[in-house]
This record gives sequence, C-alpha cells and structure tokens, in this order.
Amino acid sequence: MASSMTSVDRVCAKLRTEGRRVTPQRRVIVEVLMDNGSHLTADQVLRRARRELPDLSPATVYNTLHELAALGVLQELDLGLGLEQRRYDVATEEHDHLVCLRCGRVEDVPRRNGLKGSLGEDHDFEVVDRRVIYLGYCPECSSKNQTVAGSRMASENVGA
Amino acid sequence: MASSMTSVDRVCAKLRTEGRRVTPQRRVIVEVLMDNGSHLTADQVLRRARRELPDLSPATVYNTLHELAALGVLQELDLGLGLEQRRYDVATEEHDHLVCLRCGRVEDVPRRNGLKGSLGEDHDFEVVDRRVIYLGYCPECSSKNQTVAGSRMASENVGA
DNA sequence: ATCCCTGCAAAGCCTTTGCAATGCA
DNA sequence: TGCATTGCAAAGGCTTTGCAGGGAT
Repeated sequence: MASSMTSVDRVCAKLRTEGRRVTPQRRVIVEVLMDNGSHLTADQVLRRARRELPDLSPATVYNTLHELAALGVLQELDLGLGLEQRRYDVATEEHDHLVCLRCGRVEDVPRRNGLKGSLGEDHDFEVVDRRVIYLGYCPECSSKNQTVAGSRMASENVGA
Repeated sequence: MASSMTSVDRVCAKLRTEGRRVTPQRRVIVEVLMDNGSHLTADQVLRRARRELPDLSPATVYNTLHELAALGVLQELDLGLGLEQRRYDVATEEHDHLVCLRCGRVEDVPRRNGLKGSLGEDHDFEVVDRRVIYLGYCPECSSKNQTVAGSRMASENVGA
C-alpha cells in the first residue's frame, strides 16, 4: 500500500516535470494501473477507474494512457492475435509474453538473450527491438484440455 | 506463370475437396495472393482483385481470406504494433517477421531454433506456437535515418 | 434443384477527434 | 488568469453480419 502510493506519486511527479497537469482523473487512472496488475485493456482501466470517478470518459482514459506511454511509464501491448484490444503494461525491464489460448491470460517472461535472439546474421535489417509472444495453455487450461480436447479449436483461432 | 497457375489450381482443388465452391471471385482472390507477394492487407487484395472483378465486395474478400486461412493455405498476420490492418501471407514453413518502422515493409526471416526459442524452462505454460516480430529499419531506410534522424520518432510510435 | 456464395448495406468494435466548458497551476 | 484537460458526441477505420438474389455443383 505505502509502496503503491509511492509509485503513484512518482508518476504524478513525472507528469508535472513534463509540464503536464495532475488531475483527479489522471491520478485515479494511475492508481488503477499500479494496483490492478498488468495487461489491462483501456476498457478495464475505464471500468475500474469509474468506481472512483463515475463520469470518467473513455477519451480521457485513452488520452492519459497514451501520455503515460509516451513518458515511458507504460508500454502499449498489442498481442497481435487478431482484433483484440490493446493492453497496458507497467513498464519494467524487457520481457516477452505468454498468452493462454483458452482463457486469455497473459503472463510475463523475462528475456534471456539479447535483441537479436534467434535472428540470423544474414539479413540487412537494422534491428532495434522485437516482440515475442508465446502461445499456449496455462497450467489450469492445459489440464482441462487433456480431457476436453479443446486445444485444436482454440489454436485454429490464432493467426500467424 | 505456369507455376503460379498450378498453385492456384491446387488451392482451388483444395477448396473443392473441402466441400467449398470455386467461384470466379475466389479464383481471382487466390490469383492475387499467389502473384503479388505476401503480407497483403485485405484492402490490397480487394483493390487488386477488382482489376478483374470490379464489383467484388469486401465481405467476399474477408470471407475468402478467412476460409483460406482455415484451410491452412494462408496465415493471418497481425504485426501487433497498434491498429494496423491484418495481413495475409501465403503459408510456407515457419518463419518470423522483420518490420521496417519507417516504410512499413515486412520481410520474412527463417526461424533458426525450435518453438521454445529464447524461452526458459522455469514456467508452467504449455507452449504450442510463437509469434516473433523484429522491429527495425530496412537497408534503404536505415541509411536515410542516419542523416534524417527520424529513428527516435518512429520507434516511439510502436507499442511494447 | 440444392443451398452455398455474393453483394449490398448496416451494424459493431475500439479508438480518435472536435469543441465548449471546466479547473489545475 | 491562461491554457491544458475534460466530457460529450460524432466520426473513423477495419471487419463482421443479415438478408435476398444468384450461381456452382
């Protein structure tokens, strides 16, 4: 609690430093992000923030989310699996993502090797970053699949 | 040419095998996909197919694209960089993608190591597939960036 | 002769934008 | 007080859906 207050304050301070204003809306949005784990969609942020500010508008949420991303506080995460909503992730160190194809759960995995990763040398691209998504089943769903045989269906719903 | 006809016919045969019908629309869409390289958006497919069939509707294109993806002929590719359109890729062997942050060009890179890739062992997920996007600059844009200094801006427009 | 497929149009979904009113600094 | 920020509402872009007519098998 004390620590989450602190990180909220730290973000607010950063906003002020950048010449931005700290409004009640922004403070609540930041609190939601700090308290509710990662990988929230804009709509999830909106819903939770409305518990405090029922009149909060989607536009304000998007606006704030983008600002925080620009400040480096958040990272926008698009799983790239279709048309699902973008998710917002408190920025930490570089990491990849595990996505459960059954329940949609998203989990972070630390990145083990450098930027190039599995990329060969024989290409002309100047690589500056990479996005890695591992698709599969979380422990719970994995055990369910063994009896329900739903794994093929689910994996067919995912693009390349 | 002869080879592209052949692969078009092969896809049409596959459609019939699956109980689907081969309509002029579908044939043209398949031709576009085979002749025009990979990573086309639905809209690009639509535009090019309309050179042959001016009345072709978007709904038919989407419908056909999804069917071909379900048959394993195509792979849907969502770069996961924001809200850009999905792309359609003739299905070949497993590969990752290079995306130029400046010109948007997409290029395939063969995958060097197995599914697990850079993923460690200490997690509970049952991994069945993965998506890897390398972000950077193609040779042309890379040389332009050195003088134009546009690289920071472009990379800021990309999510995590 | 089936009934799958097509085109049109409308709806859906998430996100962005315009603008006047509000309120932080 | 000045100007960033808010909320509302409308627009935007891509994709999906409903439906009646048309066409492949």
